[in-house]
Amino acid sequence: MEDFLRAAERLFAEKGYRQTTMEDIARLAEYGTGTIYRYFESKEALYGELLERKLAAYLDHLRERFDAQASPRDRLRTLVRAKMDFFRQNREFLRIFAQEFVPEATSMAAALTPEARELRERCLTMTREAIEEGMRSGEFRSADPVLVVTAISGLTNEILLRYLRAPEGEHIGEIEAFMTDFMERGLLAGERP
Amino acid sequence: MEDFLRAAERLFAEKGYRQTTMEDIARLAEYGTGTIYRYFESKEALYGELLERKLAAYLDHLRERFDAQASPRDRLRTLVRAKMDFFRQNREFLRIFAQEFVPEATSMAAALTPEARELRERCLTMTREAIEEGMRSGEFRSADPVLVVTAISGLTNEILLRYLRAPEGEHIGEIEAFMTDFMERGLLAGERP
Amino acid sequence: MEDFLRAAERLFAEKGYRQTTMEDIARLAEYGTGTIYRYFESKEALYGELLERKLAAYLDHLRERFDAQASPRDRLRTLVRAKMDFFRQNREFLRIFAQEFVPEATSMAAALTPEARELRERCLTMTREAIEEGMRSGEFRSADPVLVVTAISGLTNEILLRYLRAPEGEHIGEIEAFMTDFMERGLLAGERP
Amino acid sequence: MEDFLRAAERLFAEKGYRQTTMEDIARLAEYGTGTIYRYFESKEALYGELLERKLAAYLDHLRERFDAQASPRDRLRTLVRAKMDFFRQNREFLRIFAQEFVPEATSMAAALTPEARELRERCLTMTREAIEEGMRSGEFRSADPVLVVTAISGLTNEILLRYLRAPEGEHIGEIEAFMTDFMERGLLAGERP
DNA sequence: GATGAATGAGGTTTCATTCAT
DNA sequence: AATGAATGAAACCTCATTCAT
Repeated sequence: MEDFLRAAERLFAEKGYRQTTMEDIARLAEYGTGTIYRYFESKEALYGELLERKLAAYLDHLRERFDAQASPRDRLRTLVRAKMDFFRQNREFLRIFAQEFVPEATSMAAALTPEARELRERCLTMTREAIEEGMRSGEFRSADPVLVVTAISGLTNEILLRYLRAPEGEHIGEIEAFMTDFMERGLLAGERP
Repeated sequence: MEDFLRAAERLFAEKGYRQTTMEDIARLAEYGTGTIYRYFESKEALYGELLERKLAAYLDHLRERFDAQASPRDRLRTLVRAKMDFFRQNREFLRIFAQEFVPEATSMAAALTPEARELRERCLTMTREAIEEGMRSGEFRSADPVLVVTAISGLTNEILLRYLRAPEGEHIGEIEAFMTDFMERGLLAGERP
Repeated sequence: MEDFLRAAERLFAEKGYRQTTMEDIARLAEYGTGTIYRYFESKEALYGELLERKLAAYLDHLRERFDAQASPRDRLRTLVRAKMDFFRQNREFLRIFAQEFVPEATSMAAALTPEARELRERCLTMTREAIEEGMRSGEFRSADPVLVVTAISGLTNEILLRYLRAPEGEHIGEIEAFMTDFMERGLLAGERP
Repeated sequence: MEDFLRAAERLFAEKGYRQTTMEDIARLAEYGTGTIYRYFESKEALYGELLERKLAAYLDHLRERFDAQASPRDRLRTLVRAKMDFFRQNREFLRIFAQEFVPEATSMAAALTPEARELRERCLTMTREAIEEGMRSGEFRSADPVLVVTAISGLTNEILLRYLRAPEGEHIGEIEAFMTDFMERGLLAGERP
């Protein structure tokens, strides 16, 4: 079962949901085609299960590193670093994630399960709350928090998509520093240069 | 032929490349299925042609508004406003565009033609050159220009995806102001707050 | 389309619904497999359409010969004769019909459409009304009309199934005479022998 | 082994032969799937064995109650009552039986074993001999005995199918009385009303 | 040029049967 | 003896593409 999820993750990320066949997945997992159906009701269910598991793992990953006591700015830094770490270990998933993470979007791949929606929402909420608190405390300047979250999501997703392809470990520190810096300049209260 | 491209744009954006059938396109264009093949070799060729035309139109749109004499900061503002304008008039295309605009990405829909790749590159180059010049002139702080372009692309794409769904004209000014401000704070040289 | 219905009728009757494949039907109809789906949404829809058409034809056939003015006894005779005629010209359908004609039964083949149910009901109603009227007029002895209809249906179906296999035209007169006589003796009022 | 036959009987009757999977049967019998194959060569063999056993039980049931000394009319009455009793205790089997009992029919489920054919034949023969003797003795009027047997089979099968669904014990006496009466009126010699 | 019926390769899914444990 | 995971042939269905009209 794990075998199928692993194979599916790799192939969905590489070729997309529709272009990946159940036979592809079975072959990569080194099983017969029919075997998948002992564990998953359908291709869509397999996709759903994959998304749920990954999103749950991502949410756990974020929560583990999250420090509710920290200042909003530090929380945001932590979230960026955690996102980066997670996707360095889950490079394949990033592509799927980026597609499914536009909250209002009907994915073009397959319908998200309610559980997956819920998880996606919670991931976004962590960032949004940090931002809202920062705005209340005056540390961040005022803006529509949803707009800010959207900007940050898009920015980080795209950079990760672009740079996580690079050979392991290259510039990673710089990239993270750039993202954090860019975001903070955009967010922190104070005079514009 | 225009009819087919228009129909294809709408359907690809709505349902995705794979879920859209040639019959769907023909029906929406009010032609017979076979007729498409008088103008396009294959579904993939139709998709490629669509992308090329739209990217060319987008590039034209950017160029028309672009003022090579303006300051880098103004050029960037102009590019953001132009992007926003273009996609307000081409809402459907935005979804396709966002998917195909990650430069290194193998598209999950169909292979991009070399011409489309070229056009995509040129769009990005306009922004990159403005940024590079701004850095040289000291107006912008120093950073990897590709990283900056990627951040800006992701940020604007995601916000547009999220907000262009909104009923025509709503908040558009504010959204554009937010994007410009956020980007400029991130880019302009000077002390961080 | 007619071709497919004809082929399906023959094969469903011969081998049953489940054992008949869409490829079988296409091959017998001398078309490619996919062609069927231009005319019928699914195998089940094809089966439903077949049943509806045939039941409608059967009902028409009965109605054409039916004489509402005739005595109940004559009406019954007519119905038996009409049934026999119809199934002599629709031998293949008889097998399907016999399976689907037990009114309360969930068919084991595929779900009947509401339209088909309606038609089946109307066929049975014609007989039931003749019987009820005969009972009211005293021509027939009293009994539960539904029980009587069921008995007559089973009796005639089974005989037709058994004898319509015989080479065309053999004994047909005798068989019909037997059925009519057997039923009338069972129904007509008066002393039992 | 009995467990499997019991489970199979129930499921074949409920859902039909093809819709019932070996896994269904094993699960209901509370064994592993593979275990069935210790006792039965194949699904078809299981079906055959089930039919043979049930038909043998039915034949035994008929024979036990059968009195060769009785008058043809009483023998027929006994056979009808016996049939009714048997299927009240074997409701599930009735559906299978009704399908397989048209003697000339190629079953649509699976091929009958020669043994099963033989048993089916013997059940029919008991009725046929009673009828033939009644005709010889003049108690019954003359007709093709096979036709008569077919009529009686169809009539009783259909009524049982229709009425044995009813809650246990309801109207059973009346239904039996109706069948017996209807048949006797059809068969007994003497003036028609 | 235009059509749309026809096609068949290829996808998803089912399930009788096998076999290592 | 018993198991149940694994299998793959075969079923249903989709749809890009062709071609006779």
